[in-house]
Amino acid sequence: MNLQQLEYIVALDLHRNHVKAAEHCHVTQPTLSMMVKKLEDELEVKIFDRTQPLKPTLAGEMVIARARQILQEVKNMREIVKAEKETLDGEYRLGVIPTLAPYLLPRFLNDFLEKHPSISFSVVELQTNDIIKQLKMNRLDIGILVTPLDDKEIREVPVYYEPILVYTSDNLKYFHQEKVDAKSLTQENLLLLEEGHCFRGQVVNICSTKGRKVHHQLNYQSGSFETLKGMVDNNYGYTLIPEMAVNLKNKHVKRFVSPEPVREVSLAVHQGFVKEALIVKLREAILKSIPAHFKKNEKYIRVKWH
Amino acid sequence: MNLQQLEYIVALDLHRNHVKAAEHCHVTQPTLSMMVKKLEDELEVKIFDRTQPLKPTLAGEMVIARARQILQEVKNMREIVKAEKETLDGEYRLGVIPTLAPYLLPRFLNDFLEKHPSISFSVVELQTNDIIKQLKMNRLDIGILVTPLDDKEIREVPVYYEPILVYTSDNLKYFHQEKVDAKSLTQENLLLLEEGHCFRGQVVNICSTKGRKVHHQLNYQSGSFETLKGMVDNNYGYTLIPEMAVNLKNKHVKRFVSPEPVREVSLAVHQGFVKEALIVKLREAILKSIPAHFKKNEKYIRVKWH
DNA sequence: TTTAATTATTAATTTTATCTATTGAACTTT
DNA sequence: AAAGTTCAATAGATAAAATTAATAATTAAA
Repeated sequence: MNLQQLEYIVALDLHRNHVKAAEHCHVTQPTLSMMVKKLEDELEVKIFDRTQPLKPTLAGEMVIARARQILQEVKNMREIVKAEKETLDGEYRLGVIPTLAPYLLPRFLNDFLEKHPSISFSVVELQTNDIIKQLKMNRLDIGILVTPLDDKEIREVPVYYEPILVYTSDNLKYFHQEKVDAKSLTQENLLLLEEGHCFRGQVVNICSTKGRKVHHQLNYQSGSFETLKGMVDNNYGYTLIPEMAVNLKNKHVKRFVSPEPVREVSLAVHQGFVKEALIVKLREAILKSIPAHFKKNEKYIRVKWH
Repeated sequence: MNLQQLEYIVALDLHRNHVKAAEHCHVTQPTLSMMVKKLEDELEVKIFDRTQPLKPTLAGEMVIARARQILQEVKNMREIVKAEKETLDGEYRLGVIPTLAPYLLPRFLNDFLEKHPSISFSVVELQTNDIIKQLKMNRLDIGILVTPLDDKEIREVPVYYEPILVYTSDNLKYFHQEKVDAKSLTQENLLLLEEGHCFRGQVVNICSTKGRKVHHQLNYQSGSFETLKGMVDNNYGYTLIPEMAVNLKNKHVKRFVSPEPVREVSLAVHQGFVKEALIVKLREAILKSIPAHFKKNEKYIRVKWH
């Protein structure tokens, strides 16, 4: 038995004529005739009485009724899958890393929720590894974080590329350069975020003065860019900072020489996440809210963080 | 999508292992893997998360649940058909021709109904053509009559072959013969059932003295063998009569010389009739109730009646 | 790092559905 | 009755598909 045979008998019951039923199913009359007969052979029951006018047998009536129901359920299955992918309605749990949340969320979240009143978000600020864990445990639906993650269970949807800048005190050489060369960076005087932030990993990757261990006069690690900026503003050291976290008119801010290091900001979902439309809409909303030059660009170098 | 793919994902959900699921479905592992993937491609949704341990995705859970239901309904369909064929329970409308009813029914009907308390019959005595009509209109379920009918809508299930005998008055030559030769029969002195009985047709076929029209001194047509026998017993003419309608010890009864003419007694149902078991059981009950020599025999000649 | 277990890939094979063309059977119309 | 018409069945050829065996690539476990 197969689903086509069921379609054939339903069509044949509808049209009571092999030729018309075959047309209905977009096959030729012999195909339909043979498949109907094959089903009858398998069930060992005549479904149709071939004398004119053609009509189902008593047993056939029952078989056809079941066939209708089965086909309906197949249809339902397809529609459920489709709806699950297309519909946006629902409550979603969003995890955002701390180095993105305060700068990115205000840019698009209100607009987005106003535009889609049937959607609601509950947002939590978590570090990357925690977001990944929670996504896998299905305690989060979507993450906004920095990729690549290299985790097969997690699907990454890149959204934008945010340049990483130097934020330097005015008593360092960088302050007097128009653009900074990554190779010239030293670990000396470098202020870092505390352990756990992926951005810290990126900074370390950019400033890797391989092997050469440096003793710092001050080892200060902060949980936020704002603290680090305050340190720098008060005449100590430099730090790296993503573009959205600073005011570009600030004289302490220096761009890197091309190719600029960037962080790839992505949406992350579990592989089983099916609401494709939500991902697409969310991505569009974010893209519309950020500076135009954040889009993918071959002059950028994506910096890994692990 | 096809039913096997649904079976594959249900088995895979059950075993959470491609190899075991494949064994369960009696196919090889690559077959199952590929078919599952094919279904995923068609639905455009990942059904399983292949990281270990293997488990369904959220959307997959829904798809699998539907698949289970669909397969269950397919099973139901098969079982309904089977039950419809196998189950005997029910009320059946039986049509029996008048030349069989009084001799055959008493032989098996009571026993049969006692043996199958869940079956009930309502019996009506009708001539062949009426039984056929009623079967076609679904106003009768089963007929017991003489075949062949040559009607495609009606399915004939031959049961037994009943010899046709001569019943002669003692003033005719036949009375003095041990066995009668059909070729020696004349239409003269022949007593017939009235028009409409199929047995009349058989008698005419046996006694066809082609073309030679005979004027009868008496043209007497009766509705029952009992009346005809009474006529013969009172010294007038002869008639033909089925074996079950006479006492073989009666000296007026003569067998034909071999090959004996017989009437084929059959069950008749509409082609759509599905209760196969009922037909089988009914046939067995009848066969057990009749003389052993009524079974099919190459020494018999089946006499048509139309 | 090996080993074992699990899933994916490939190429060949078999099975199946499907098509075209034709035949056969049952009605209609002439 | 003969010819035409409609309808379903049959046969042979073709294309599509599922399936397999063999093997590779992963992943987990020891």
